Amino acid sequence: MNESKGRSIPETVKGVPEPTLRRLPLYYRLLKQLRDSGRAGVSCTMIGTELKLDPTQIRKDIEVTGTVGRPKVGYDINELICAIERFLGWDNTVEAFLVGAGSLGEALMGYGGFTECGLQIVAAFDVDPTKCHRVMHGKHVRHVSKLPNLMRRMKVRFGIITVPAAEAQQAANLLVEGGVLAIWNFAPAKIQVPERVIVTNEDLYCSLAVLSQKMTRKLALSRSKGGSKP
Amino acid sequence: MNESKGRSIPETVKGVPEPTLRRLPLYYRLLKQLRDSGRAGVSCTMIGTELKLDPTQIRKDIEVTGTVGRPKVGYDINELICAIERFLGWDNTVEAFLVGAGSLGEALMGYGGFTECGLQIVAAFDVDPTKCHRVMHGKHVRHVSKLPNLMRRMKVRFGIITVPAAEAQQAANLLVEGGVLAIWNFAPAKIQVPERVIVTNEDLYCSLAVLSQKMTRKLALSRSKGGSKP
DNA sequence: CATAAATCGAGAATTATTTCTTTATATATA
DNA sequence: TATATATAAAGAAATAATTCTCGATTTATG
Repeated sequence: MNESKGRSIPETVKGVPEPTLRRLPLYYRLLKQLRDSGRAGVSCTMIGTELKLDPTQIRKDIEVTGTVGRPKVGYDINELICAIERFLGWDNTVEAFLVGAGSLGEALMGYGGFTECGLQIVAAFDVDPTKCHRVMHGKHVRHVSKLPNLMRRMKVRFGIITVPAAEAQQAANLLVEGGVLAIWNFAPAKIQVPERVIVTNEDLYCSLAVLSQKMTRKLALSRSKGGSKP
Repeated sequence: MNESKGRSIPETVKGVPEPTLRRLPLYYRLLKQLRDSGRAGVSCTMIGTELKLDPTQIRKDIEVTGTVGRPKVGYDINELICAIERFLGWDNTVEAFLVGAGSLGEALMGYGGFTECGLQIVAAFDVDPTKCHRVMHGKHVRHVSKLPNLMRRMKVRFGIITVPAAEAQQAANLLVEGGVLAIWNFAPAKIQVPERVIVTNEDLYCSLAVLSQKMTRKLALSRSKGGSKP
Protein backbone atom coordinates (compact mmCIF):
# COMPACT_ATOMS: atom_id res chain seq x y z
CA MET A 1 0.00 0.00 0.00
CA ASN A 2 2.84 2.27 -0.81
CA GLU A 3 4.03 1.70 -4.31
CA SER A 4 0.92 0.43 -5.94
CA LYS A 5 -1.24 3.46 -5.45
CA GLY A 6 -0.88 6.10 -8.14
CA ARG A 7 2.50 7.65 -8.63
CA SER A 8 5.17 6.09 -6.47
CA ILE A 9 7.65 7.86 -8.66
CA PRO A 10 6.07 11.04 -10.07
CA GLU A 11 6.18 9.47 -13.55
CA THR A 12 9.03 11.80 -14.49
CA VAL A 13 7.06 13.12 -17.40
CA LYS A 14 9.28 16.13 -17.50
CA GLY A 15 12.94 15.25 -17.19
CA VAL A 16 14.61 15.86 -13.87
CA PRO A 17 17.43 18.44 -13.88
CA GLU A 18 20.79 16.82 -14.27
CA PRO A 19 22.30 18.74 -11.34
CA THR A 20 19.68 17.11 -9.16
CA LEU A 21 20.53 13.65 -10.48
CA ARG A 22 24.18 14.25 -9.75
CA ARG A 23 23.47 15.29 -6.17
CA LEU A 24 21.25 12.36 -5.28
CA PRO A 25 24.16 9.90 -4.91
CA LEU A 26 25.76 12.32 -2.46
CA TYR A 27 22.69 12.21 -0.27
CA TYR A 28 22.44 8.49 -0.74
CA ARG A 29 25.96 7.90 0.52
CA LEU A 30 25.50 10.15 3.52
CA LEU A 31 22.15 8.58 4.38
CA LYS A 32 23.67 5.14 4.40
CA GLN A 33 26.38 6.34 6.74
CA LEU A 34 23.81 7.92 9.02
CA ARG A 35 21.73 4.77 9.03
CA ASP A 36 24.76 2.68 9.88
CA SER A 37 25.48 4.99 12.76
CA GLY A 38 22.05 4.20 14.13
CA ARG A 39 19.95 7.18 13.13
CA ALA A 40 16.38 6.77 11.92
CA GLY A 41 15.47 10.26 10.73
CA VAL A 42 17.17 13.15 9.04
CA SER A 43 16.36 16.74 8.09
CA CYS A 44 17.46 18.74 5.08
CA THR A 45 19.16 21.09 7.47
CA MET A 46 21.38 18.30 8.68
CA ILE A 47 22.19 17.00 5.21
CA GLY A 48 22.94 20.54 4.16
CA THR A 49 25.32 21.15 7.03
CA GLU A 50 27.10 17.90 6.34
CA LEU A 51 27.39 18.36 2.58
CA LYS A 52 27.65 22.15 2.57
CA LEU A 53 24.61 22.57 0.38
CA ASP A 54 21.49 24.70 0.65
CA PRO A 55 18.72 22.89 2.56
CA THR A 56 16.05 24.16 0.19
CA GLN A 57 17.89 22.72 -2.73
CA ILE A 58 18.11 19.38 -0.98
CA ARG A 59 14.39 19.51 -0.24
CA LYS A 60 13.64 20.13 -3.90
CA ASP A 61 15.95 17.31 -4.93
CA ILE A 62 14.29 14.91 -2.51
CA GLU A 63 10.91 15.96 -3.86
CA VAL A 64 11.66 14.37 -7.22
CA THR A 65 12.03 10.98 -5.57
CA GLY A 66 8.48 11.23 -4.25
CA THR A 67 9.47 11.08 -0.60
CA VAL A 68 7.47 13.20 1.83
CA GLY A 69 8.80 14.45 5.11
CA ARG A 70 7.20 15.76 8.23
CA PRO A 71 7.61 19.28 9.56
CA LYS A 72 9.85 19.56 12.56
CA VAL A 73 10.90 15.93 12.08
CA GLY A 74 12.32 15.49 8.63
CA TYR A 75 12.46 12.30 6.60
CA ASP A 76 12.69 8.66 7.51
CA ILE A 77 16.17 7.62 6.48
CA ASN A 78 15.23 4.16 5.30
CA GLU A 79 12.34 5.44 3.26
CA LEU A 80 14.54 8.06 1.69
CA ILE A 81 17.28 5.60 0.82
CA CYS A 82 14.75 3.31 -0.83
CA ALA A 83 13.16 6.17 -2.71
CA ILE A 84 16.49 7.31 -4.13
CA GLU A 85 17.37 3.75 -5.11
CA ARG A 86 14.03 3.31 -6.78
CA PHE A 87 14.19 6.65 -8.52
CA LEU A 88 17.67 6.07 -9.92
CA GLY A 89 16.92 2.48 -10.82
CA TRP A 90 19.48 1.24 -8.35
CA ASP A 91 17.00 -1.21 -6.85
CA ASN A 92 17.24 -3.54 -9.83
CA THR A 93 20.35 -5.30 -11.00
CA VAL A 94 21.56 -4.29 -14.42
CA GLU A 95 24.15 -6.46 -16.11
CA ALA A 96 26.88 -4.78 -18.08
CA PHE A 97 29.59 -5.63 -20.57
CA LEU A 98 32.87 -3.80 -20.38
CA VAL A 99 34.93 -3.16 -23.50
CA GLY A 100 38.63 -2.58 -22.95
CA ALA A 101 40.46 -4.74 -20.41
CA GLY A 102 43.27 -2.29 -19.73
CA SER A 103 44.05 -0.87 -16.33
CA LEU A 104 41.04 1.42 -16.35
CA GLY A 105 38.77 -1.47 -17.20
CA GLU A 106 40.40 -3.50 -14.49
CA ALA A 107 39.91 -0.68 -12.02
CA LEU A 108 36.20 -0.54 -12.77
CA MET A 109 35.81 -4.30 -12.53
CA GLY A 110 37.53 -4.29 -9.17
CA TYR A 111 35.38 -1.46 -7.91
CA GLY A 112 33.08 -3.39 -5.61
CA GLY A 113 30.79 -0.47 -4.94
CA PHE A 114 28.86 -0.64 -8.19
CA THR A 115 26.78 -3.59 -7.06
CA GLU A 116 25.31 -1.19 -4.52
CA CYS A 117 23.96 0.73 -7.51
CA GLY A 118 22.64 -2.40 -9.13
CA LEU A 119 25.38 -2.42 -11.72
CA GLN A 120 27.02 -5.74 -12.32
CA ILE A 121 29.82 -6.12 -14.82
CA VAL A 122 29.41 -9.68 -16.08
CA ALA A 123 32.14 -9.88 -18.68
CA ALA A 124 34.95 -7.93 -20.27
CA PHE A 125 36.15 -7.78 -23.86
CA ASP A 126 39.32 -6.73 -25.59
CA VAL A 127 40.76 -6.63 -29.11
CA ASP A 128 44.13 -7.82 -27.86
CA PRO A 129 44.16 -11.66 -27.96
CA THR A 130 46.86 -11.79 -25.29
CA LYS A 131 44.45 -10.16 -22.86
CA CYS A 132 41.67 -12.63 -23.57
CA HIS A 133 40.86 -15.98 -22.04
CA ARG A 134 41.81 -14.89 -18.60
CA VAL A 135 39.81 -13.99 -15.57
CA MET A 136 39.90 -10.51 -14.10
CA HIS A 137 38.28 -9.89 -10.75
CA GLY A 138 36.18 -12.97 -11.32
CA LYS A 139 35.05 -11.96 -14.81
CA HIS A 140 36.04 -13.60 -18.07
CA VAL A 141 37.85 -11.54 -20.64
CA ARG A 142 36.84 -12.47 -24.17
CA HIS A 143 37.66 -11.30 -27.63
CA VAL A 144 35.55 -8.41 -28.89
CA SER A 145 34.41 -10.46 -31.86
CA LYS A 146 32.28 -12.45 -29.43
CA LEU A 147 30.57 -9.39 -28.00
CA PRO A 148 27.48 -8.75 -30.17
CA ASN A 149 26.20 -12.31 -30.17
CA LEU A 150 26.89 -12.91 -26.53
CA MET A 151 25.23 -9.65 -25.63
CA ARG A 152 22.04 -10.60 -27.41
CA ARG A 153 22.05 -14.09 -25.99
CA MET A 154 22.62 -12.92 -22.43
CA LYS A 155 20.24 -9.99 -22.90
CA VAL A 156 22.78 -7.53 -21.57
CA ARG A 157 21.70 -3.94 -22.25
CA PHE A 158 24.41 -1.85 -20.65
CA GLY A 159 27.89 -1.16 -22.00
CA ILE A 160 31.02 0.41 -20.53
CA ILE A 161 33.74 1.64 -22.84
CA THR A 162 37.27 1.78 -21.44
CA VAL A 163 39.31 1.57 -24.62
CA PRO A 164 41.67 4.25 -25.98
CA ALA A 165 40.03 7.16 -27.77
CA ALA A 166 40.93 5.86 -31.21
CA GLU A 167 39.02 2.62 -30.66
CA ALA A 168 36.00 4.08 -28.91
CA GLN A 169 33.81 4.19 -32.00
CA GLN A 170 34.49 0.56 -32.84
CA ALA A 171 33.64 -0.41 -29.30
CA ALA A 172 30.42 1.57 -29.52
CA ASN A 173 29.56 -0.10 -32.82
CA LEU A 174 29.93 -3.54 -31.28
CA LEU A 175 27.69 -2.59 -28.38
CA VAL A 176 25.08 -1.15 -30.71
CA GLU A 177 25.23 -4.33 -32.76
CA GLY A 178 24.58 -6.23 -29.56
CA GLY A 179 21.50 -4.14 -28.89
CA VAL A 180 22.85 -1.88 -26.17
CA LEU A 181 20.50 0.52 -24.44
CA ALA A 182 22.92 2.70 -22.51
CA ILE A 183 26.65 3.35 -22.74
CA TRP A 184 29.00 4.70 -20.14
CA ASN A 185 31.88 6.01 -22.17
CA PHE A 186 35.22 6.56 -20.48
CA ALA A 187 37.12 7.18 -23.69
CA PRO A 188 37.94 10.82 -24.37
CA ALA A 189 36.19 10.81 -27.72
CA LYS A 190 32.71 11.42 -28.95
CA ILE A 191 30.92 8.33 -30.16
CA GLN A 192 28.18 8.17 -32.76
CA VAL A 193 25.27 5.96 -31.83
CA PRO A 194 21.62 5.66 -32.84
CA GLU A 195 19.40 8.17 -31.11
CA ARG A 196 17.71 5.54 -28.97
CA VAL A 197 20.98 4.71 -27.19
CA ILE A 198 21.66 6.75 -24.05
CA VAL A 199 25.25 7.83 -23.60
CA THR A 200 27.05 9.38 -20.66
CA ASN A 201 30.59 10.50 -21.25
CA GLU A 202 33.07 10.33 -18.44
CA ASP A 203 35.54 12.67 -20.00
CA LEU A 204 38.42 13.27 -17.63
CA TYR A 205 39.69 16.17 -19.68
CA CYS A 206 36.48 18.07 -19.01
CA SER A 207 36.91 17.72 -15.27
CA LEU A 208 40.57 18.50 -15.46
CA ALA A 209 39.74 21.67 -17.35
CA VAL A 210 37.62 22.90 -14.46
CA LEU A 211 40.35 22.21 -11.98
CA SER A 212 43.25 23.58 -13.98
CA GLN A 213 41.41 26.73 -14.94
CA LYS A 214 40.52 27.44 -11.33
CA MET A 215 44.10 26.81 -10.32
CA THR A 216 45.40 29.03 -13.10
CA ARG A 217 43.00 31.76 -12.14
CA LYS A 218 43.96 31.54 -8.50
CA LEU A 219 47.65 31.69 -9.30
CA ALA A 220 47.11 34.66 -11.60
CA LEU A 221 45.12 36.51 -8.97
CA SER A 222 47.55 35.84 -6.14
CA ARG A 223 50.39 36.95 -8.38
CA SER A 224 48.67 40.20 -9.33
CA LYS A 225 47.82 40.96 -5.71
CA GLY A 226 50.58 39.79 -3.41
CA GLY A 227 53.10 38.70 -6.02
CA SER A 228 56.66 39.83 -6.63
CA LYS A 229 56.17 41.68 -9.89
CA PRO A 230 53.52 44.42 -9.73
CA MET B 1 52.65 41.54 -30.26
CA ASN B 2 49.86 39.32 -29.36
CA GLU B 3 49.98 38.42 -25.71
CA SER B 4 51.73 41.42 -24.32
CA LYS B 5 49.15 44.03 -25.21
CA GLY B 6 46.45 44.50 -22.60
CA ARG B 7 44.26 41.57 -21.62
CA SER B 8 45.37 38.41 -23.37
CA ILE B 9 43.06 36.56 -21.03
CA PRO B 10 40.12 38.76 -19.99
CA GLU B 11 41.43 38.67 -16.40
CA THR B 12 38.55 36.35 -15.44
CA VAL B 13 37.45 38.76 -12.77
CA LYS B 14 34.10 37.10 -12.68
CA GLY B 15 34.31 33.32 -12.70
CA VAL B 16 33.58 31.57 -15.95
CA PRO B 17 30.55 29.25 -15.94
CA GLU B 18 31.52 25.67 -15.26
CA PRO B 19 29.53 24.32 -18.21
CA THR B 20 31.70 26.47 -20.43
CA LEU B 21 34.87 25.14 -18.84
CA ARG B 22 33.67 21.61 -19.41
CA ARG B 23 32.98 22.25 -23.08
CA LEU B 24 36.28 23.87 -23.91
CA PRO B 25 38.19 20.56 -23.95
CA LEU B 26 35.66 19.24 -26.46
CA TYR B 27 36.42 22.09 -28.80
CA TYR B 28 40.11 21.73 -28.12
CA ARG B 29 40.14 18.09 -29.15
CA LEU B 30 38.16 18.72 -32.30
CA LEU B 31 40.33 21.68 -33.23
CA LYS B 32 43.47 19.58 -32.97
CA GLN B 33 41.92 16.97 -35.20
CA LEU B 34 40.94 19.62 -37.72
CA ARG B 35 44.42 21.11 -37.64
CA ASP B 36 45.98 17.71 -38.21
CA SER B 37 43.72 17.22 -41.19
CA GLY B 38 45.19 20.36 -42.70
CA ARG B 39 42.59 23.02 -42.00
CA ALA B 40 43.56 26.53 -40.96
CA GLY B 41 40.23 28.11 -40.05
CA VAL B 42 36.98 27.06 -38.47
CA SER B 43 33.55 28.54 -37.79
CA CYS B 44 31.23 28.01 -34.85
CA THR B 45 28.75 26.57 -37.28
CA MET B 46 31.18 23.84 -38.19
CA ILE B 47 32.11 23.04 -34.61
CA GLY B 48 28.44 23.00 -33.75
CA THR B 49 27.58 20.57 -36.50
CA GLU B 50 30.42 18.31 -35.50
CA LEU B 51 29.71 18.35 -31.78
CA LYS B 52 25.94 18.77 -32.00
CA LEU B 53 25.95 21.97 -30.01
CA ASP B 54 24.42 25.37 -30.60
CA PRO B 55 26.79 27.65 -32.55
CA THR B 56 25.87 30.65 -30.41
CA GLN B 57 26.84 28.79 -27.31
CA ILE B 58 30.16 27.90 -28.83
CA ARG B 59 30.71 31.52 -29.77
CA LYS B 60 30.04 32.60 -26.21
CA ASP B 61 32.37 29.92 -24.89
CA ILE B 62 35.13 30.98 -27.23
CA GLU B 63 34.64 34.56 -26.16
CA VAL B 64 35.90 33.78 -22.65
CA THR B 65 39.25 32.71 -24.07
CA GLY B 66 39.69 36.14 -25.62
CA THR B 67 39.86 34.90 -29.18
CA VAL B 68 38.25 37.07 -31.85
CA GLY B 69 36.96 35.77 -35.13
CA ARG B 70 36.12 37.34 -38.42
CA PRO B 71 32.66 37.44 -39.97
CA LYS B 72 32.18 35.06 -42.83
CA VAL B 73 35.54 33.44 -42.01
CA GLY B 74 35.52 32.25 -38.44
CA TYR B 75 38.52 31.69 -36.23
CA ASP B 76 42.10 30.79 -36.89
CA ILE B 77 42.47 27.23 -35.62
CA ASN B 78 45.97 27.64 -34.27
CA GLU B 79 45.12 30.84 -32.50
CA LEU B 80 42.06 29.23 -30.96
CA ILE B 81 43.96 26.17 -29.79
CA CYS B 82 46.57 28.36 -28.14
CA ALA B 83 43.94 30.55 -26.54
CA ILE B 84 42.16 27.58 -25.01
CA GLU B 85 45.45 26.16 -23.76
CA ARG B 86 46.38 29.47 -22.24
CA PHE B 87 42.98 30.01 -20.72
CA LEU B 88 42.86 26.59 -19.08
CA GLY B 89 46.46 26.76 -18.00
CA TRP B 90 47.36 23.86 -20.24
CA ASP B 91 50.28 25.78 -21.72
CA ASN B 92 52.37 25.31 -18.58
CA THR B 93 53.48 22.03 -17.12
CA VAL B 94 52.09 21.24 -13.70
CA GLU B 95 53.68 18.43 -11.75
CA ALA B 96 51.43 16.16 -9.75
CA PHE B 97 51.63 13.51 -7.06
CA LEU B 98 49.27 10.60 -7.20
CA VAL B 99 48.11 8.87 -4.02
CA GLY B 100 46.89 5.32 -4.42
CA ALA B 101 48.83 2.99 -6.72
CA GLY B 102 45.96 0.62 -7.41
CA SER B 103 44.60 -0.12 -10.85
CA LEU B 104 42.87 3.25 -11.14
CA GLY B 105 46.09 5.01 -10.22
CA GLU B 106 47.94 2.89 -12.71
CA ALA B 107 45.39 3.71 -15.37
CA LEU B 108 45.88 7.43 -14.83
CA MET B 109 49.66 7.12 -14.85
CA GLY B 110 49.53 5.22 -18.11
CA TYR B 111 47.18 7.75 -19.68
CA GLY B 112 49.62 9.51 -21.95
CA GLY B 113 47.20 12.24 -22.91
CA PHE B 114 47.52 14.32 -19.78
CA THR B 115 50.85 15.76 -20.82
CA GLU B 116 48.91 17.46 -23.60
CA CYS B 117 47.11 19.33 -20.81
CA GLY B 118 50.32 20.17 -19.05
CA LEU B 119 49.70 17.63 -16.32
CA GLN B 120 52.64 15.48 -15.42
CA ILE B 121 52.39 12.83 -12.76
CA VAL B 122 55.87 12.69 -11.31
CA ALA B 123 55.45 10.13 -8.54
CA ALA B 124 52.93 7.82 -6.94
CA PHE B 125 52.39 6.90 -3.30
CA ASP B 126 50.71 4.08 -1.47
CA VAL B 127 50.19 2.90 2.10
CA ASP B 128 50.79 -0.69 1.10
CA PRO B 129 54.54 -1.38 1.45
CA THR B 130 54.35 -4.21 -1.06
CA LYS B 131 53.30 -1.73 -3.73
CA CYS B 132 56.19 0.61 -3.00
CA HIS B 133 59.73 0.73 -4.35
CA ARG B 134 58.66 -0.27 -7.79
CA VAL B 135 58.29 1.69 -10.98
CA MET B 136 54.93 2.11 -12.67
CA HIS B 137 54.79 3.61 -16.13
CA GLY B 138 58.16 5.16 -15.44
CA LYS B 139 57.19 6.68 -12.10
CA HIS B 140 58.45 5.63 -8.71
CA VAL B 141 55.96 4.36 -6.20
CA ARG B 142 56.87 5.41 -2.67
CA HIS B 143 55.38 5.02 0.74
CA VAL B 144 52.84 7.70 1.70
CA SER B 145 54.92 8.64 4.73
CA LYS B 146 57.39 10.24 2.33
CA LEU B 147 54.77 12.36 0.62
CA PRO B 148 54.58 15.63 2.57
CA ASN B 149 58.31 16.26 2.74
CA LEU B 150 58.97 15.25 -0.81
CA MET B 151 56.10 17.38 -2.01
CA ARG B 152 57.52 20.48 -0.35
CA ARG B 153 61.04 19.76 -1.54
CA MET B 154 59.96 19.19 -5.13
CA LYS B 155 57.49 22.07 -4.96
CA VAL B 156 54.69 19.92 -6.31
CA ARG B 157 51.32 21.66 -5.93
CA PHE B 158 48.85 19.27 -7.50
CA GLY B 159 47.48 16.05 -6.02
CA ILE B 160 45.46 13.17 -7.42
CA ILE B 161 43.64 10.86 -5.04
CA THR B 162 42.93 7.32 -6.27
CA VAL B 163 42.60 5.49 -2.97
CA PRO B 164 39.47 3.73 -1.68
CA ALA B 165 36.81 5.96 -0.15
CA ALA B 166 37.74 5.07 3.40
CA GLU B 167 41.29 6.34 2.94
CA ALA B 168 40.51 9.46 0.97
CA GLN B 169 40.62 11.83 3.93
CA GLN B 170 44.03 10.55 5.02
CA ALA B 171 45.33 11.00 1.51
CA ALA B 172 43.94 14.52 1.44
CA ASN B 173 45.56 15.29 4.78
CA LEU B 174 48.96 14.23 3.47
CA LEU B 175 48.58 16.40 0.41
CA VAL B 176 47.52 19.36 2.51
CA GLU B 177 50.50 18.79 4.75
CA GLY B 178 52.65 18.89 1.65
CA GLY B 179 51.17 22.26 0.70
CA VAL B 180 48.87 21.15 -2.07
CA LEU B 181 47.02 23.77 -4.09
CA ALA B 182 44.56 21.65 -6.01
CA ILE B 183 43.23 18.12 -5.64
CA TRP B 184 41.63 15.88 -8.19
CA ASN B 185 39.70 13.42 -6.09
CA PHE B 186 38.66 10.12 -7.64
CA ALA B 187 37.51 8.57 -4.37
CA PRO B 188 33.75 8.45 -3.88
CA ALA B 189 33.92 10.39 -0.64
CA LYS B 190 33.88 14.00 0.35
CA ILE B 191 37.18 15.28 1.66
CA GLN B 192 37.69 18.10 4.14
CA VAL B 193 40.43 20.50 3.18
CA PRO B 194 41.33 24.11 4.02
CA GLU B 195 39.37 26.61 2.01
CA ARG B 196 42.36 27.68 -0.03
CA VAL B 197 42.68 24.21 -1.59
CA ILE B 198 40.72 23.70 -4.81
CA VAL B 199 39.02 20.32 -5.14
CA THR B 200 37.35 18.65 -8.07
CA ASN B 201 35.57 15.41 -7.36
CA GLU B 202 35.44 12.78 -10.04
CA ASP B 203 32.61 10.86 -8.49
CA LEU B 204 31.63 7.99 -10.74
CA TYR B 205 28.44 7.38 -8.83
CA CYS B 206 27.19 10.83 -9.78
CA SER B 207 27.66 10.11 -13.46
CA LEU B 208 26.22 6.66 -13.13
CA ALA B 209 23.16 8.17 -11.50
CA VAL B 210 22.49 10.28 -14.56
CA LEU B 211 22.80 7.30 -16.85
CA SER B 212 20.83 4.82 -14.80
CA GLN B 213 18.01 7.25 -14.14
CA LYS B 214 17.70 8.03 -17.83
CA MET B 215 17.70 4.33 -18.59
CA THR B 216 15.14 3.61 -15.90
CA ARG B 217 12.94 6.40 -17.16
CA LYS B 218 13.17 5.18 -20.71
CA LEU B 219 12.32 1.63 -19.74
CA ALA B 220 9.38 2.85 -17.66
CA LEU B 221 8.06 4.96 -20.51
CA SER B 222 8.41 2.27 -23.15
CA ARG B 223 6.68 -0.17 -20.82
CA SER B 224 3.76 2.17 -20.20
CA LYS B 225 3.37 2.94 -23.90
CA GLY B 226 4.12 -0.11 -25.98
CA GLY B 227 4.64 -2.63 -23.22
CA SER B 228 2.85 -5.87 -22.51
CA LYS B 229 0.84 -4.84 -19.50
CA PRO B 230 -1.43 -1.83 -20.05
C1' DC C 1 31.40 47.46 -58.48
C1' DA C 2 27.07 45.75 -56.65
C1' DT C 3 24.86 41.93 -54.56
C1' DA C 4 24.46 37.74 -51.98
C1' DA C 5 25.76 34.65 -48.44
C1' DA C 6 28.08 33.35 -44.25
C1' DT C 7 29.33 34.43 -39.83
C1' DC C 8 30.79 37.15 -35.84
C1' DG C 9 29.33 40.02 -31.95
C1' DA C 10 26.16 42.20 -28.94
C1' DG C 11 22.23 42.14 -26.63
C1' DA C 12 17.34 40.56 -25.84
C1' DA C 13 14.44 36.78 -24.69
C1' DT C 14 13.84 32.43 -22.94
C1' DT C 15 14.59 28.63 -20.07
C1' DA C 16 16.69 26.31 -16.21
C1' DT C 17 18.33 26.31 -11.65
C1' DT C 18 18.99 28.12 -7.25
C1' DT C 19 17.72 30.85 -3.41
C1' DC C 20 14.39 33.33 -0.70
C1' DT C 21 9.80 33.92 1.53
C1' DT C 22 5.79 32.47 3.47
C1' DT C 23 2.64 29.22 5.39
C1' DA C 24 1.31 25.11 7.67
C1' DT C 25 2.33 21.39 10.73
C1' DA C 26 4.43 18.45 14.15
C1' DT C 27 6.92 18.14 18.40
C1' DA C 28 8.61 19.71 22.71
C1' DT C 29 8.17 22.58 26.76
C1' DA C 30 6.16 25.52 30.15
C1' DT D 1 -3.42 23.26 27.17
C1' DA D 2 -0.87 27.09 25.16
C1' DT D 3 3.39 28.62 23.22
C1' DA D 4 7.72 28.28 20.97
C1' DT D 5 10.52 26.17 17.55
C1' DA D 6 12.13 23.44 13.82
C1' DT D 7 11.05 22.03 9.52
C1' DA D 8 8.53 20.54 5.24
C1' DA D 9 6.07 22.36 1.29
C1' DA D 10 4.68 25.58 -2.03
C1' DG D 11 5.46 29.28 -4.58
C1' DA D 12 7.90 33.75 -5.70
C1' DA D 13 12.10 35.94 -6.81
C1' DA D 14 16.67 36.01 -8.26
C1' DT D 15 20.43 34.23 -10.69
C1' DA D 16 22.65 31.48 -14.24
C1' DA D 17 22.79 29.49 -18.68
C1' DT D 18 21.09 28.87 -23.19
C1' DT D 19 18.91 30.24 -27.31
C1' DC D 20 17.15 33.70 -30.37
C1' DT D 21 17.41 38.14 -33.03
C1' DC D 22 19.53 41.48 -35.52
C1' DG D 23 23.03 44.51 -37.25
C1' DA D 24 27.78 44.71 -39.01
C1' DT D 25 31.46 42.81 -41.62
C1' DT D 26 33.94 40.07 -44.75
C1' DT D 27 34.42 37.25 -48.74
C1' DA D 28 32.75 35.40 -52.97
C1' DT D 29 30.14 35.95 -57.27
C1' DG D 30 27.91 37.99 -61.16
